[in-house]
Amino acid sequence: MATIKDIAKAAGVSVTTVSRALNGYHDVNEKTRKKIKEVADQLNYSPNTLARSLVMNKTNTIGLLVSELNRSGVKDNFTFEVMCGINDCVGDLGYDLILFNTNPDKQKKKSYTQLCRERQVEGVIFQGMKKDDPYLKEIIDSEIPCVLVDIEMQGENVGYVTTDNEFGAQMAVKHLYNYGHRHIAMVNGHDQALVSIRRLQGYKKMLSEANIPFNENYVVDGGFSEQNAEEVTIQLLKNFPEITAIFCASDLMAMGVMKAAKNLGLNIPSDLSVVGFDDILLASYVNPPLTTIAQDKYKMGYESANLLINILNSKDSSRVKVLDNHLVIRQTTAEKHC
Amino acid sequence: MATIKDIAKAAGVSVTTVSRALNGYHDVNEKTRKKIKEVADQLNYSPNTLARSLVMNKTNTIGLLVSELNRSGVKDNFTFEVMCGINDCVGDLGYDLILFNTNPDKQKKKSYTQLCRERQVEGVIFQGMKKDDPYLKEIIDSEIPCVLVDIEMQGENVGYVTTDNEFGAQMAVKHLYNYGHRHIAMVNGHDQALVSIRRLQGYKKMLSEANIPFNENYVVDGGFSEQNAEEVTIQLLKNFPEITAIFCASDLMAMGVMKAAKNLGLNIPSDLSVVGFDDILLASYVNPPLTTIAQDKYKMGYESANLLINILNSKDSSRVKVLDNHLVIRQTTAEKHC
DNA sequence: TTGTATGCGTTATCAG
DNA sequence: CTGATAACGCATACAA
Repeated sequence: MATIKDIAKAAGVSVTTVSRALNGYHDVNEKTRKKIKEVADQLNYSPNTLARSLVMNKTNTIGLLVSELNRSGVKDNFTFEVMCGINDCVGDLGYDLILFNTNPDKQKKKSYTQLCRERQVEGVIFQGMKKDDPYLKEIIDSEIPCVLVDIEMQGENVGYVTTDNEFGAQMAVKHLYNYGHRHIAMVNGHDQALVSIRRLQGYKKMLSEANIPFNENYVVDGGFSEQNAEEVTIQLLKNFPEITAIFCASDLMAMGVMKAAKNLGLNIPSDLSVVGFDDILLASYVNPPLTTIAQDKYKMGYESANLLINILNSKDSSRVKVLDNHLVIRQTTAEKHC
Repeated sequence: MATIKDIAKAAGVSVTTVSRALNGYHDVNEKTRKKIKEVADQLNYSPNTLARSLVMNKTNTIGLLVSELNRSGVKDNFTFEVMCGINDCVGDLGYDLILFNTNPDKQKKKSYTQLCRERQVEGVIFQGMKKDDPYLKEIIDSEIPCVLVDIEMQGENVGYVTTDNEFGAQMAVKHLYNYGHRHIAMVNGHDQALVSIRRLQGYKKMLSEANIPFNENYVVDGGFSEQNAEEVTIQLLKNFPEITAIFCASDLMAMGVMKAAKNLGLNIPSDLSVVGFDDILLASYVNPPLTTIAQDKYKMGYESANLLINILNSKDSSRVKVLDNHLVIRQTTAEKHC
């Protein structure tokens, strides 16, 4: 618990000199500095960043706001991979991360701005936010630099990172089309997710390019839940037995679709082809292994942090980063048999 | 960026009164308080926790130190589930979490104590630490309250949370024994992991109870890596074809073992029975679904945080929490055929 | 019930 | 090259 005051006393100099010596200023005598460093070592000194931040008005801290970082969020490792990327990048660039603990209840009591200002974070990264999150509209008005993962919103201090969801969806549908499928359904997430909207656009666009009329009954929402997807798919396939292929807005839901197929006695891929989205770890382990659109989740995290720190340093870079994704063909898709 | 000073000026009172009014002290006139709260609202005031922490010498912050919270750590969701539990508990109890970003390189430059004191955390939770981590020996000497996940170390301010690894291993081996297996091998992690040591003890203990002589050649290390486990298992099974069952110290390694079996043309479970440890998400999705010892990872996190905060409040509770685990029988184990 | 003065640990300004 | 002093935003002992 030694402070620079203690060091000053022990070394027989003023606190000013101690501060400057320890911070590597050049206007301090080398002999004095050496002496001070010795004393500091001896007293096992470590600077108090609270005090430093207070006076410098800079905390070197970034807030991380993750939806569902709780019991319900452990279904897949998407969020975790993003976090790993964020953590690596902020570490590389000398920042620390503070994990904001929040939920709908707490959000009512404390505004976004309050949350951030209390902890004096320099910027914020959002992951897993829904379009109807009450904090969302505050973000753009606030002065606090912010980067959103998978929410397209930008402003002076606000940017986002996402993958090319529309194009990814097109690739998925095209892959099915190339295999001869013409009755292609889609199991989407929900309309509060931006990625769902974009992936639906891609689905429609590809159908249109292929001159297949869009049938709104072929699109159902699975709420990004495996079980939910299973249920709606069973209904879907019962209602429209002509469907031979399904594009899913997430791998988790694709797994629900696979269960539904099993339930109905349909073989994958010979009776039904399935394409997912994300390429979560499970995708290559399910049986049969899932064909999917892979996105680099770690990179999404890394680039989010990178973008935020660029904004902090007001580098006049773009406020948007769209990452590539690509089709990974495994064994849930096959030629349509006649 | 309004401060209590601004409020004081606008409300025509002193900063002391503002401070007390906002903090709910009872020695302030209700009328004054109301006025002050109005002004505070109007100025969109939020308290600066840095300043508060500095003067109160209490940060309400817990440091989280996670090994491999980086690109290499995304293989399974064990760590993530633990983190979710930690996050939920600290949130419930009014703390915030700061994610320490560290690695072997940074550890050389900055000691454990320095890291903690700089950010003035009140306590620390360690997850995924190895026995040879240079920080480990510092922990016990340091004054900083600390809880370790899966490292058995305790002291005045140090506790740990783990599951009953020895007993879990016994259950696993007993299950194999009950199915008639007598040549039971073990694919362990590495000797720098405490859980490996305990699980090996359980393995030996059960063999001993069953009057099966311990054969050290039957135990190999897979380093907690799927690929590594696959390689060592191929060698193991080539050298000792009489082996009919393998107990693995992690599910990930069990999956490596399953690949090895496939590689050697062995059918699971009819030719080789396999039991894992952890019950990660993948366990129920691999083919065939993996029999394993399940541990409640979320709870491990939650209890770790809970224990730490108990220590902070110097509740004279135990410094140790050992959670139960249980056998989940799926389809990788079967009666030994004759 | 309210205000004055002081200090938390640090950096910044400016004079010597 | 060095030191005295103020300031960051807040809480508190003590005086009024």
